[in-house]
Amino acid sequence: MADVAKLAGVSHQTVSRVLNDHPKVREETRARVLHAIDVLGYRRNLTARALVTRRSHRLGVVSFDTTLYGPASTVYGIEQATRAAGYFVSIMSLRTIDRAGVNEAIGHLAEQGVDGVVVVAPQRAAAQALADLPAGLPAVAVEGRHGGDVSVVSVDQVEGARQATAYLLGLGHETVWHVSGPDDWLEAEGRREGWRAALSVAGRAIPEPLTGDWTPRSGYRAGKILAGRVAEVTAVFVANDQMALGLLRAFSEAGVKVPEQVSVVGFDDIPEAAYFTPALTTVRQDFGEVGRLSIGLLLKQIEPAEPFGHEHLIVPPQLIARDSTDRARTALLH
Amino acid sequence: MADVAKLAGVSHQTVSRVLNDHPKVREETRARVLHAIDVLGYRRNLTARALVTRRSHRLGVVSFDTTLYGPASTVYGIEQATRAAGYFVSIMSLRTIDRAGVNEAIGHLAEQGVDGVVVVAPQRAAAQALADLPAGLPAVAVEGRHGGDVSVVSVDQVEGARQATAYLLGLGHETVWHVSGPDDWLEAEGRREGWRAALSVAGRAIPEPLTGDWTPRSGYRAGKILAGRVAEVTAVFVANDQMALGLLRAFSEAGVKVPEQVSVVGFDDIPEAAYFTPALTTVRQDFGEVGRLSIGLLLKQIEPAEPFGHEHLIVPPQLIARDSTDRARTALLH
DNA sequence: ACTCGCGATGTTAACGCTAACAGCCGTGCG
DNA sequence: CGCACGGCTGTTAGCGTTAACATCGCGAGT
Repeated sequence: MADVAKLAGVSHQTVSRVLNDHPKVREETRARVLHAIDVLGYRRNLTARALVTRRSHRLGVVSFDTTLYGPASTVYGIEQATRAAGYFVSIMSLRTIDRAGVNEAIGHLAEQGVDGVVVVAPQRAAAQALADLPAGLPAVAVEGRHGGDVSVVSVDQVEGARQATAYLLGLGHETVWHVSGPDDWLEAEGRREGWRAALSVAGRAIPEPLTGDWTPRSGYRAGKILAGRVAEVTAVFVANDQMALGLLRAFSEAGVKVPEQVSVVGFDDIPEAAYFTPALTTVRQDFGEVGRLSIGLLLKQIEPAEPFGHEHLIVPPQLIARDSTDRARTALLH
Repeated sequence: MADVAKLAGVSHQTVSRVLNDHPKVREETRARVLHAIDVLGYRRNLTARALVTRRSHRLGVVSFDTTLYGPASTVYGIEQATRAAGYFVSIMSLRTIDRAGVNEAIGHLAEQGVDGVVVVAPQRAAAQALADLPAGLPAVAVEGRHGGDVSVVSVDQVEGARQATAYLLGLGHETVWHVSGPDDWLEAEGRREGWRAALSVAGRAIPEPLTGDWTPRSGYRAGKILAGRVAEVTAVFVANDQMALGLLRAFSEAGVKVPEQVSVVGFDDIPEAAYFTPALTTVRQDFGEVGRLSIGLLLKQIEPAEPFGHEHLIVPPQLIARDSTDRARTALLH
């Protein structure tokens, strides 16, 4: 910066002013400085800037297994929204989730000087970790649970599951079976809850849900079990598309026709879902919107224009009807 | 830090020494300092540290659409390897790839003070951008092309495609058709090349390849076309699993049996592949290894123990045989 | 003509840390 | 007994930037 100043014949402070678009710089001076910057190929040192301004313009993201479609999409949405706001992203992708691990990750990010963190915290343990944040660190939880003083953005899992279940009932199915995600995932809990609520409201029997771990393999196992009870099972709501894929495969092997004998609904709308055999009816989540909203909430804490309270924003999901759902065989028999 | 020093009754420099595991600190002093740190909940400011040491311990990653399985897995592998080495990761995920965009991203990361960058550069344009790196910035290209003075780590796409094609020929197929990825992707080019080479070596006819864009939709379109020529088509090598899914769907709709009439091989081994109907034979890439190797190469540049040259490391892929491949119908007729 | 105000620029002092050097004390050796 | 040396700690000076205040010149208002 000193070199630029010397070449332009001004003080380093004037160079700084040009760099920061300070209004009170003469047009001609500005041009001279810009020219000098260009000639020398100067790039400012944002580390030094961060030290004095106490703003790194970097946000931290803590996530879990960014190989999975949901987390990957969420992180991508967050990343895009962050850059649109003129910030950068530092990421920590955890291999296992536990309270201590999440806390440690947040601590490292805080040490690194991020201005705030987004915790993509779909598990109960991660959500709890937000209780003991470093003091004064702005934070937003994505898919976390509301409670305490943390802002939260989440897709309305309960509503999505309710829609899926109600849709199946609307097709004439007597009841709907459920393959759930792991117990410690909040999303699994929300989807189970919505499914149960829809059945309750309609006054239908609530079958014992099966539990998987989001993988196709676990869906396959559940499918094997349900295929053996095809007399009573006419509709299944599966908590994500990957498990639904496994279930479709198990059904196909067992000769159970979808949707003729059993209707299946998934959750997520992964890019592959429309090309499953049959094309999967599922519930789409708008991850881009989740990213935008969470960054919006975070920046509101970082750059508070007005006093803010902690909010809980909810993004509505959308049912995408395809070919894996149909009128129940039992309904047709009547 | 001053507060900690005061509480522990030492100078700030001694606190710094404790933090940096300097050997010449008395055990008792160290304990006193650590206690003071604990009491005050002090966290060091890595920004200030970076300013003076000229090392941020942060690496930059430039990638394209981290929603896709390949890039997402690569970035995940890089992230894990980076953390294992005691570094942090700043990420820039580009929505579109062009030389200027990649350069700009690298420039931003350099300004942010990263110690080096990994460019996940599967497109030709991205690979070219590495030609004009900011001077002195350590860099590694993943899936890029060797050339110029940049270290590269890549999966041997040519070999993977060769294996897949040779496997099909070994099953008795007269030739193998190909659904390729987009022209501007180096991976697509490599896979096309390997397929072509395997056919050449065996002295077989080389059909005109179809071109897709990695999406299931484009694979579906290719499948529709190939299903119409089922008399001549008995084996297809598809450049990725998602397109293979679309192709399987098109075949299923057209009543073409896989593998009885046509054998299909994909590429990537996405988690869903084993649960396609039929389970997809495919080529697995070890993304974790790619991540580890690229970080290794990068750190060798950042912390040079000995003079280093730019290397090109190649990770071997692995064919995973499943149920979508079988002896050719034509072979059975003989 | 003299001040006042404001636009444009310069000067100085941090930001929180580490490197480099300085100093002090006790031990061992000539 | 003096001195060198090494272990341990303290002091000082930056790293590259921005904030805050100082300065200077010029046009407007009285």
